[in-house]
Amino acid sequence: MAEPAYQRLDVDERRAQLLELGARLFTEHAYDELSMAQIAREAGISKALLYHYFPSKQAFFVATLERGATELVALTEPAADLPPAQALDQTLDGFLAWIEDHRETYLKVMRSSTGHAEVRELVEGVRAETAARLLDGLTGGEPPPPALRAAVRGWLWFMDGACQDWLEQEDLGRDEVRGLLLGTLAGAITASGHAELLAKLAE
Amino acid sequence: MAEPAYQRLDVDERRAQLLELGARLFTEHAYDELSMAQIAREAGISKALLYHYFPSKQAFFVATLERGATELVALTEPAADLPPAQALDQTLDGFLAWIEDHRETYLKVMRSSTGHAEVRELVEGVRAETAARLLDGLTGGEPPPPALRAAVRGWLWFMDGACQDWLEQEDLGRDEVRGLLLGTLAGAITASGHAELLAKLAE
DNA sequence: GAGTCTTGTTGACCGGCGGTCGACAGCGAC
DNA sequence: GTCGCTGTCGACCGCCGGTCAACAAGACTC
Repeated sequence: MAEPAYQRLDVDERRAQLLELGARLFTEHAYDELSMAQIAREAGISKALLYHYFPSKQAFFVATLERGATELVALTEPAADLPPAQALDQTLDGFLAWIEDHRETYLKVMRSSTGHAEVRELVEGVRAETAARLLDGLTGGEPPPPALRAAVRGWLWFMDGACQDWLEQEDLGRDEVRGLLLGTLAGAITASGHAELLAKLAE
Repeated sequence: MAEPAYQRLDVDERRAQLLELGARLFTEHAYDELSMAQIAREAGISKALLYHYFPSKQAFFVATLERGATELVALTEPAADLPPAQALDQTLDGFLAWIEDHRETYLKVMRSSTGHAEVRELVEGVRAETAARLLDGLTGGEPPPPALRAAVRGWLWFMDGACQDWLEQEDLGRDEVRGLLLGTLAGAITASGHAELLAKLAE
């Protein structure tokens, strides 16, 4: 006989398994389409165990995204003290590369039919951090003028819009997208009335 | 005695009352924070009656947004056969005016659009229609080159990002935002490698 | 005013959801 | 072998979105 009724796993192993499964399921189905019971069944465990590892469905969902988010933030974090132009280059390269490697995840997050505040805050958080970095590089730490701030924030939205088009239509090269993004940033800064700052991005 | 157990209302009246209440509640609380039972209680009716008027919670939610959406689409629809430059002017003016008048609704939609497929489709629908109109004006009906299409689609995102910044920070004038939007569109078109089309927007 | 018809309205009900809890069982220590 | 730690489970809870047959408000007849 023997045949244990269930397989006992190490905490970290189990956690990792659940996160991986969750990441897969949540890119295949919308948040509301998945119940915790389904997820547990899929993982071959009981619902209670799933709740033993994650305090709520939301928390579980966010946790499945967090690895990607921290990875993305790390990838777009430029080496310290680089001049603004190179820092921007690095950030953009990191961003586009990550997106190309995680097409489905990126699109899913952008469209997330799951929507709860947490995801929005995650996305907005990344945008806010990137904007702060960019503005810092442009103004040298001074608080930015309103129009410039709006231009940069808008540009970060532009980035997501253009990237979605890129991934969905598949008729543009990464370099073209890069050029479009950089050129539009220059255009937005100019339109905000601070063309003099462009010199910093051309260094 | 007498005192009827409930007040009987005309269908249209009841429907209008529910839509108005829903619009108010949904701008005050998040979708998931409201249950249909709560909404019904608030309206002084039974949950079943709410379901008699709207087939589902999602449908009710979308219906509360739809009046605003159709209003917005109508407001941004330029008079037929206007030259591209003036059509764009009209669209932009209509858009910014509506946003200023419906601050809370706009922010609510932008923030929940990540959340529910229906809302996202509503927003994406408006964007797609606007993009098509804009591209039509630029290319004269020809299918747009990929880079230009991506630039326009990205710009529509830029618009929403910049508008959110505008509404949240309240330190910019509407004309400044208008200038930022127009200038950035020019920058994006230039960056897409189709600067020659700018002439059409300067007429 | 009694009867009747239409239809706006309701209370009771359902399956399933997210979430909880006490008890069970796999396994290393001794 | 048995004991203790803890990973694991089945059973349960309150509430949610959604359904349904039946009731009653009020206009219309005679």
